[in-house]
Amino acid sequence: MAGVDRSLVAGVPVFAGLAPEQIDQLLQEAQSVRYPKGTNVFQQDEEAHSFFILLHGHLRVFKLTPDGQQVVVRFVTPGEVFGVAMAIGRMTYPATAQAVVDSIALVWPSAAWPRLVATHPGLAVNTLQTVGSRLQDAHTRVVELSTEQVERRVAHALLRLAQRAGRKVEAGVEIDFPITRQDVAEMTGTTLHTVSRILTAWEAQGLVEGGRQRIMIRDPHKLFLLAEGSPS
Amino acid sequence: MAGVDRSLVAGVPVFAGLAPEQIDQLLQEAQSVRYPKGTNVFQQDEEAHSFFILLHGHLRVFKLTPDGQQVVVRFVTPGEVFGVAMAIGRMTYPATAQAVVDSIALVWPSAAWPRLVATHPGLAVNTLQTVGSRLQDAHTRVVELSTEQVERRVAHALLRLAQRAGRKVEAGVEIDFPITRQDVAEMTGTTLHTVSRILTAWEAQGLVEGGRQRIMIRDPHKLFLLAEGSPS
DNA sequence: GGCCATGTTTGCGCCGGGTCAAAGAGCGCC
DNA sequence: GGCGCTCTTTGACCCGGCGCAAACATGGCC
Repeated sequence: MAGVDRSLVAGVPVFAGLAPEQIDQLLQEAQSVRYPKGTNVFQQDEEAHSFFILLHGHLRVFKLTPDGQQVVVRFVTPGEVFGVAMAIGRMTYPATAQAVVDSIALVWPSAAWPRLVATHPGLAVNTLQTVGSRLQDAHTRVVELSTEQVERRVAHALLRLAQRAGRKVEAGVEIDFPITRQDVAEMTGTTLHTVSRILTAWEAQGLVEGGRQRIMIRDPHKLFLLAEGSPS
Repeated sequence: MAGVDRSLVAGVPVFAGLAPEQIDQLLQEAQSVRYPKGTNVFQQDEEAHSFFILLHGHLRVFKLTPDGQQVVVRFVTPGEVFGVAMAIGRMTYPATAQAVVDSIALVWPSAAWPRLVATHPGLAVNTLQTVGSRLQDAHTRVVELSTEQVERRVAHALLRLAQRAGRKVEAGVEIDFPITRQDVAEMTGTTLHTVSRILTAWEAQGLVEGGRQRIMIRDPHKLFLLAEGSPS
């Protein structure tokens, strides 16, 4: 589709090492689609018709358990590919992706994937690295859930959020999109009550600063020490 | 290296769709190496010099936390690739792989990977699917650790073990390699004490049968119901 | 065949954090 | 500009499962 400029995807890792003409060619097959805040880009168990690159906004990717609990898998930030279910051999999406703010993504039909990787071998190699680093992240979470207490898990989660979606402001680093205590609970395997108690305590120590759907880290270094288990 | 017959890797998914001549060509670059029980195939944080396919035996892959706790990432069974750190863009291994019984693996130098995928594009695609399915597994574990109680996590872990490494015997399905209560604890984020108590209780109900480094599932269906949360 | 190392069982006490309940606070919408 | 929904805070209670401790079983090895 016309109108998608190459500069939009200049720094996207999945396109690393591909020639400009190749990138243009890939972009021609994509559509740019808007997803208003609150809408789902795709839903768990739905047929994996498309794969995506986020251009603008933020997505919350979560799994729903049979008894209705949600577990946040990750947040997608601009420049990331997502919804690559087909590429990893799945017919359906393993989770739901929901826009937490108005978002825009490039959309390719999944059916085009085999042809695209055949034409651009670098694509499979780059995607392999992307999926690989997500595997690392997932294993890190497994280790944390298995061995750390709640407070340290929350600290780790916030530090990771700050790194990937932090905006530097005067007084510290602020998470760049609306995020609830419930979200943090669903990232760390605990309850919103416990998260609230922990954040309140940290706020009293000047470690973080809260607000409705807002978290700002005032002292990243101290939070890091806490995450690594140095006695409070 | 001579002496590695194609029939050894007939059903290995990573080679799916490759022509027999291509497979022969890949095998020529590999060495077959023995790893006696208890030895490490590679170690966490060590430079990722090689990648592997397990031909015979079983490996226990685990991560070591800074405070010395181990978390079992998975068990490798014959036919699986492992140690593909380089392919997913890491210079070092993220975990340790240890032979739980005498094992044999095919070994390629990591340095050969870029050339191999360039020559055999199907390799990257297949590896992507393999890594993708591991990502699924890891996310499943995150969901379980986040939302389920210990007993159900242990049930899920045993069912997965039985599926991937179960040997049918007269009275049920037996895990096909020596596995300790401690191992199960490290797979499920609990302690060996709790695992022991759970297994003892299940044994009293005729669900499983234990022994030193031995677990046999007598009633997979009942165990499945328990794993899915049906009231005991 | 007996010793020793490694793995397993079991009891007891305690506490991190989940559950239940209810009262505030901020924001969007009409 | 006020009403109501959503998000957050805080309290009180309680229990699953972890930590500690000690006895017991099993198989490998000399």
